[in-house]
Amino acid sequence: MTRDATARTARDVLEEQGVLSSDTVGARVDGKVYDLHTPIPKGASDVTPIRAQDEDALPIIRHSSAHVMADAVQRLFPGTKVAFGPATADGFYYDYDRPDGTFSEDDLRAIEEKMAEIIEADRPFRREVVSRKQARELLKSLDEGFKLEHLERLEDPISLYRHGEWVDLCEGPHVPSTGFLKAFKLTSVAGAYWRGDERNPMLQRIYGTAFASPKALRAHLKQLEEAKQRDHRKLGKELKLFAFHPHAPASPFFLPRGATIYKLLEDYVRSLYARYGYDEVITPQIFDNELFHTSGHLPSYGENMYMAVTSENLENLQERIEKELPQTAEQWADAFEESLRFGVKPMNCPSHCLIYAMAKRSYRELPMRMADFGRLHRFERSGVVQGLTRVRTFAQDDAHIFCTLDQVQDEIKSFLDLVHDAYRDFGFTDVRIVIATRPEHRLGADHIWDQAEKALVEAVRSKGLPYDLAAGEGAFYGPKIEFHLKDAIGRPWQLGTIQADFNLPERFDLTYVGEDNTTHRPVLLHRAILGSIERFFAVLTEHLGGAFPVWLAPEQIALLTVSEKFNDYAQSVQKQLQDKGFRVTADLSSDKLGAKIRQARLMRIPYLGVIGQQEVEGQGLALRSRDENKDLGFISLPEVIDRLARENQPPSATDSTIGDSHR
RNA sequence: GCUGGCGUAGCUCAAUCGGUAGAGCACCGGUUUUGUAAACCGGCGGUUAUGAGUUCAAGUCUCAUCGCCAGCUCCA
Repeated sequence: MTRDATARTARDVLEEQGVLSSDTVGARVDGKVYDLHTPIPKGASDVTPIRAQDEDALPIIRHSSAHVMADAVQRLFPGTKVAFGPATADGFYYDYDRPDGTFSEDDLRAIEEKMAEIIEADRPFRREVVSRKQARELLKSLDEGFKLEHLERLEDPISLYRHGEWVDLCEGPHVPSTGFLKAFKLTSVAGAYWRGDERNPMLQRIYGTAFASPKALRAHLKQLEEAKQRDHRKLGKELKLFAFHPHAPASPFFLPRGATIYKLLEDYVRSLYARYGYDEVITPQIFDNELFHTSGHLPSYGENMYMAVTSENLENLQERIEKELPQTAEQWADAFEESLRFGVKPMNCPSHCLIYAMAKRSYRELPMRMADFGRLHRFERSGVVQGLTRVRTFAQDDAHIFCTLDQVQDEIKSFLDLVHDAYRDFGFTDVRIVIATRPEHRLGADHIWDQAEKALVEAVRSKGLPYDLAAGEGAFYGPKIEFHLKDAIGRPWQLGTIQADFNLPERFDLTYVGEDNTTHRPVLLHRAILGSIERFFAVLTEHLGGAFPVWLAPEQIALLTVSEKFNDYAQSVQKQLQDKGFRVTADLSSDKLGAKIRQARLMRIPYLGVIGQQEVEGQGLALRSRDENKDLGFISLPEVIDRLARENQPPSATDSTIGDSHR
């Protein structure tokens, strides 16, 4: 032990201040988190307690839980080695190398029981600062190879943490003793590569979560349950929005109801395009690979591309091989390249560059905003696909803006307006802007990067918008602005983006003639608002819990007859509403009204129009609102039409505070 | 791709130790004519994902393939 007997601990200070309570798990000392028994710097001035309920306490509780879990695992499964075990955003994990197999659900329950014993024993956590040599010897004696490897990457001081007999190479901090862990649960087990590198051996990772109290843990588990209920894959099936088939893995089928929403999303974006000066184009699906060589996709994105082959291509290849069998890998690659000429586009930018280059361009044409909902295909590895959020075929609300360097800032400002209008229309209000700057490996001269980054930052600043910098996270061809938003249950998503690109204009040798009658290179801005329509569909479905507003609902109103006697009237109302452009269904079955309402509510239809004797006589509907979840009483047909018409448009169409910034 | 789990009727799920594949909903036919979250009766529906194997006997055990789920790696 190197502990300085004269040094004071956070516990000493808090005790003197009279603020040490029994639920104090650590302390914040001049901004840095310490555990109670660790000596703090001599000049420390600001020492405040961290109590179990505080937000700051969670990482401490969780990290300590990870230690207790590792202790339990090594007691139950001798010979198991430990790797990393940190706290995460909503829990903790520890990675293990278990020589005799993997962990099962039953094992998790057994580990939980053993953890409860360790917690019951209330062993204090102790920190020790040791020399590198001491640490090395200890880890060697424990035969902890992963920890030994990690030790060599650590900088001094090296610290160990013990509770009971269990010891771990660890920076801390930890709760005072195991008894402080009041609520934990092991949630799942999964494989994870050592140091997160797929070339390394795979370890067994056990995930868990921990909270200050059983109540908080229950709330968290309930939240997970809620997320499950909103899962777009579940809702997509229940609401008949989309489906998958094994014959087209990771490629969605949009069913009529889902396709209606999909088209409405596109139409909504088109309405923005009209307002913001974009022109839509339609481009081919399959190209001569020459294009993807020019764009650089084949060399740098080829692994994700589908190739398109004709039987003639294959015959040519066969003939060539029969004539002379290639001897080297190079000759094989050559034979393939020459015979298999086509690729399916994974992105729209190359074809937009082709359109740009189809004519001699003047500065008068810029900025040229070219939009495309073209279908893209990207081969994704089997393990990464997920519902609609990661698919192999999708479309983006994609556009490329060709402009001069001077125009970049105005284009970005205008796009910021566009994006915020759009997100507000869908009910996303929590939007965060991240500016990702030049990465280490990049194309283009530094003065161009300076200019581009400055344009992005100034555009965001001039709008008075807060942003975060992600240094080094930009694309290799240019910096980007990312839009991160949170959905109704707080999960973050990155949807829209705008990126400056100096690379493609170069590769395609794009030019325009300037005012000075000389040739210039345009800048290319890649941008998407919703991102992939498929992914946005998923996020929106989960955000709304499947309850699409009138302007997006596949069925806006369902007419429910009280008895079949009123079917004629229902059909006439349906026709009248359809003639006005509304999406209306009529339930003319012999079910009782209660059953029809249940059915329609399960499908999250915004309005139900009940039709009985009174409604026929009064020429109206007994309207029931999904969102108010109540019977609104009799409403005449013209009033119903007014009401639907009012709601049949995005909020920005009626809310004067949206969209003004640009007009 | 890797690790683990899963795959039974259109959907949600049963099927004890390896011993005759079943229910509800949906669908079809009939009865009922209904006033705000499930009327009643009857019927149809299966090569248990696919293909091999073990066994007297396989939904159940083994192997392979495909797909799905969680995580890792990679990404809109």
